Amino acid sequence: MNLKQVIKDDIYNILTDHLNRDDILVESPKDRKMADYAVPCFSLAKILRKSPNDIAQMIKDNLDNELYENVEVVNGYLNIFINKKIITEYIINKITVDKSKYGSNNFGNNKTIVIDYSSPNIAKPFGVGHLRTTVIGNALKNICEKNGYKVISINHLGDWGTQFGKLIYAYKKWGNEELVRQNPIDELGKLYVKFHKEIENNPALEDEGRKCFKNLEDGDSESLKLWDWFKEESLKEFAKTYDLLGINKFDSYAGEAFYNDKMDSVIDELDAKKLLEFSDGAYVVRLTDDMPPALIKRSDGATLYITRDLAAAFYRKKNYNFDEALYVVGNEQTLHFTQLKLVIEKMGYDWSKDIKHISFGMVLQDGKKMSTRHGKSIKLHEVLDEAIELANKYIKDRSPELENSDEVSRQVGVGAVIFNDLKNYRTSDIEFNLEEILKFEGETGPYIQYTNARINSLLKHKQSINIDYNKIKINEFTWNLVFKLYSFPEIVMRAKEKYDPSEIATYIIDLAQDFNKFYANEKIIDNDKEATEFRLIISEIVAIVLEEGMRLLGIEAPKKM
RNA sequence: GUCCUCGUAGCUCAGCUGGAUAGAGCAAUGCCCUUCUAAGGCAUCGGUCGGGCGUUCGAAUCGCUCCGAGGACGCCA
Repeated sequence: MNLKQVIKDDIYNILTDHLNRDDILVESPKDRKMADYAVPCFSLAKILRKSPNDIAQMIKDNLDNELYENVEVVNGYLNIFINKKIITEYIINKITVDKSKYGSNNFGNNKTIVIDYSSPNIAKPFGVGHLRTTVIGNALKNICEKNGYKVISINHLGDWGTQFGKLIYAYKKWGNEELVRQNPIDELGKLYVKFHKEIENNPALEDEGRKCFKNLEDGDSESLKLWDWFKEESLKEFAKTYDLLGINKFDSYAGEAFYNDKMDSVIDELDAKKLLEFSDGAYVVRLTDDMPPALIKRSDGATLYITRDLAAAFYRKKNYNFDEALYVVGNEQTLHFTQLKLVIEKMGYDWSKDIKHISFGMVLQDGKKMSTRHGKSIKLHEVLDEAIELANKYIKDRSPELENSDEVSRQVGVGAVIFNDLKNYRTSDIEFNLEEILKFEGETGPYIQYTNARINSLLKHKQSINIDYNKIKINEFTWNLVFKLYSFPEIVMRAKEKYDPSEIATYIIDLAQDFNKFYANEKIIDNDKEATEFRLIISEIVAIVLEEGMRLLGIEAPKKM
């Protein structure tokens, strides 16, 4: 049931003359006290050559549908109040039957979407900068599945490239095997930073790094051995972080190195299609006039980022036959993905349009980009540890009798960090603010979890009593909840269309706020058994949607906290 | 310099395809646990929606322009 559509159809049937269905706007007013739905009649006034008020009045006089409880004409608007009883009964039945499936749709028709996200760099600490791609990608995976798509999650590990030349060089020159064995990621991170510090005095090092990478790419066994070792240690470390975050296993961990033997065919094809051009010793593909060319091969013959991404795109198209390929990567790489699409388009493949760069703003520190090169990035596990510790403090303080307090602390602390990152998904940058992340009040993950836990403790009182809806009074607080729950499926669709988890995040915050108002203003459990049962059912379906919303975002929902 | 993104309350941000007095959270101040989890609720304070011009019955939203912030711009990823 789509109420907006029903309203549109009803009005269309009244105003058949000279009108397109799309001329009729049905919107949600800002203030729900004005109406549940509002139809502005200003644009209709022009078409029908009557005043907006007259049109609204005319519609009102002819509307006849039990779904409308009341219709008002105000300032050129037609304000419609929906029949509370019908919708309440409908939504209760719907959600109690569908449970967590509520809001799912089959829009995707089982088509395949591959999502490339997280993709941390080997031998570098998992920094807070990588949190965004990880949690946004994870949420998008869930959201796409909820919309009926088949999703392939790919962790495109940053395990190849000049950075490894630099690292191998630095390790050979300053590295200490014992230290690296004890504390691999930190030590390697230090070496990487040291390398970039030394470059300032000795720019020739840049070339040494490149040389080492070329060596690696040519199969030098000592370099490969080091690379293997670095990679193995890194993966162990990453696994810990993913576990902590509660991120499921990826369908593929094919990183950049995986495409080593798959680049030649792409380069050959570019050549055969006369797209490859020799320029300053390097091979490039010229794109548009106002864009730098795509560098396919360096003058020393080594490959580049886009070469590997091209090979990856072809591999994925061939193996997964995707309908869409999403890349959840920061917006500073916009040019790279524009080039990637253009090269594929120039090669004559129309599926280049299915490649979508899902960009997001950077995490800034003091208004500037964080840089692993200068050792400025903040480690993710440190932030998570602090959040978990704080959650633990809350629990010790307020629910000292809680049994699995360690597990709940983890869920709440991590939930706070994830929600903080997802609530404001915009392409603009965000300033890293630990204080903000460690706030568990207001529009936060713990607020939603707390609301949910509260409902779960209420539900102990639930019995199985049949409700006669004719006897139930539906007040403002209840109706707000029901109407909000009604809109969840629409939100799920919009989150997919916009590739935007924050649609879900802001929705469940609103829902939790509405519930807390309901909770504060009504005694849920009282002597009237039937009314009590009704309020408990409302609470229960709110919890179902809250939990499902949290699941979509990758946030766990403890039953007690 | 060229291109991209952005500029809404002291801070962090919502604001759907232009629509009715611009909304939350945090911070500040004052209330509410002899009622179900106070990680909660209520109230007050707080805005010339960066400036200007234009399109429109109507602009935070669209267009132009200026100012400001950040990013990208051939051998990093």
